[in-house]
Amino acid sequence: MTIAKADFIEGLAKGLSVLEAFDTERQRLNATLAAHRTGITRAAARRYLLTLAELGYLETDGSYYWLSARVLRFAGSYMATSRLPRTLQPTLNQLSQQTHASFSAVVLDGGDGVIVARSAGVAEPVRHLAYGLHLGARLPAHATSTGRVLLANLSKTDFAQWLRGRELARITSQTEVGVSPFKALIARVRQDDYCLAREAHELGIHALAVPLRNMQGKTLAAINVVGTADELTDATVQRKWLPLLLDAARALRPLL
Amino acid sequence: MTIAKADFIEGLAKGLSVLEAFDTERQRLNATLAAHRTGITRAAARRYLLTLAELGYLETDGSYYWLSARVLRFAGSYMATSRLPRTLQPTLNQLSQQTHASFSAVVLDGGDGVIVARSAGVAEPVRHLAYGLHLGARLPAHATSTGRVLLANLSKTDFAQWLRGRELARITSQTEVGVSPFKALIARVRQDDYCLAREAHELGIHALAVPLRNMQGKTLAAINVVGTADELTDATVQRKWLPLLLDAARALRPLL
DNA sequence: CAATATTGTGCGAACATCGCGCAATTTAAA
DNA sequence: TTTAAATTGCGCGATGTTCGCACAATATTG
Repeated sequence: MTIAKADFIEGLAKGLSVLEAFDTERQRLNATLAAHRTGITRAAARRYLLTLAELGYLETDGSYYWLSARVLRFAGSYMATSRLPRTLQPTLNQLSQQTHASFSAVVLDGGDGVIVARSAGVAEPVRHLAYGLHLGARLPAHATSTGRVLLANLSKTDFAQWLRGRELARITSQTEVGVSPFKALIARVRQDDYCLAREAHELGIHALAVPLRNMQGKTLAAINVVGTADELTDATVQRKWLPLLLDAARALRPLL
Repeated sequence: MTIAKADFIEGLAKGLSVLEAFDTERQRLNATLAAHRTGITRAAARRYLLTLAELGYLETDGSYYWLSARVLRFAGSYMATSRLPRTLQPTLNQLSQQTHASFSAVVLDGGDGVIVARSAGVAEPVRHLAYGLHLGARLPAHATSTGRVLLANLSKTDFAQWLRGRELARITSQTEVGVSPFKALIARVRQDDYCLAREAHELGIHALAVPLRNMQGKTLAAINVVGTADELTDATVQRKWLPLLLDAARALRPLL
């Protein structure tokens, strides 16, 4: 996994870390802030910011910098070329249409889940339900239904590796942050082959996820439905939502 | 606009050009192909590909490389932090819900329009209408309703600059590719303050766009509705779609 | 209006990146 | 299968880019 030192382009790694420094929390950065967040010197941060602005990835007023729409180019190429989102999007749209709820498809990237496809239910624009669940959004894996399903489908060693020295951040009062209970929770998900997360990521919001596997049995992603606690009761989960998701997963299987 | 040579990080520019080489046409690249597409040497391309893979932006089988979901990170940050898409998304959802049609919000980036927000109508998943209109998709400005509206709202000098030495590619048989007729077309859009593009981007598909301006009168984006020629007839455009878009634009104005 | 903190940037030193060129591997032809 | 040709993998010394210090310019505070 590690490559020869001579083959690693430092400038690219630093530049991308500067670009990644613009996240949900810090949307506007100057050289000092960027240096602080990336661990490079202020002089260097300035050069990287200037370069990124020159290339069109950042906009600037001269001292502060922020992301420009140009960064969507990568997402656009990914969405156009990657089979996974292209395959899943029609199914998600259909589910939304049919139920008026919101569905997401998520893959694991590092410690986070990443939304690679999504469809919004009709209720969504009105109440600001589950805010920030847009394409490319990164969600803490341990506190989401999809993340837990994906973790449960890692090999035991990969899961142990994932857990090693990781802090299970408390997102809401209901987030499981203890290592032992969390292990038990994942074991349960592995057994059930689905996960109902109750207010783990947002209070008042439940989510139900199932894995998406290909014909070789490899788990490629997870899909979930998000709704208020009222919408996702134990009864409706068993009667309605779980069969719906499992049917969708089964129908998608030969396409993955 | 140009920065000091010493402040420009060559390695970052080359690395990003390698990452941009993965587009809709070429989804899988090896060192030789990447070198060819970016104009750098094969040895260099190999180093950049290895670095990008090491950083997680690319996946590889050892010789070929392709984009990983990691690249959605930038789009996720942009979507979370940029006011424009956050402001427009609820309105687009509402329009879709109300009319069952598909709406997009587009900004100009270089020569292309970039979709920064979008809502799919119910019909979309079934017929593969206007394929590839996803978030971050880049569309040739001269061949789309939104692109033309944005071009018409540039200053005369900026528009002249945009046009200088540019080839107006023929996308469909209906795309206007002559410079003089195109100038006239943009002048007309400037006068009308909307644009109905008839099959300019896809045969059988029309699109109607209006500009989104803030209180200072600056055009920040364009929104459009996309549909079959049957759905967007001259009559329904005038009676239904144009008033709908203009109302939405007016309502959004104080929020931009 | 000092005094202090913060930010902008030139410069020589240091080291990361360059691409040539050969070896290894794959593909094609005989 | 063997040989030849084409393509790909990658080490190495030369070259040019990036480094961050340190000072100047500007902003902030008492």
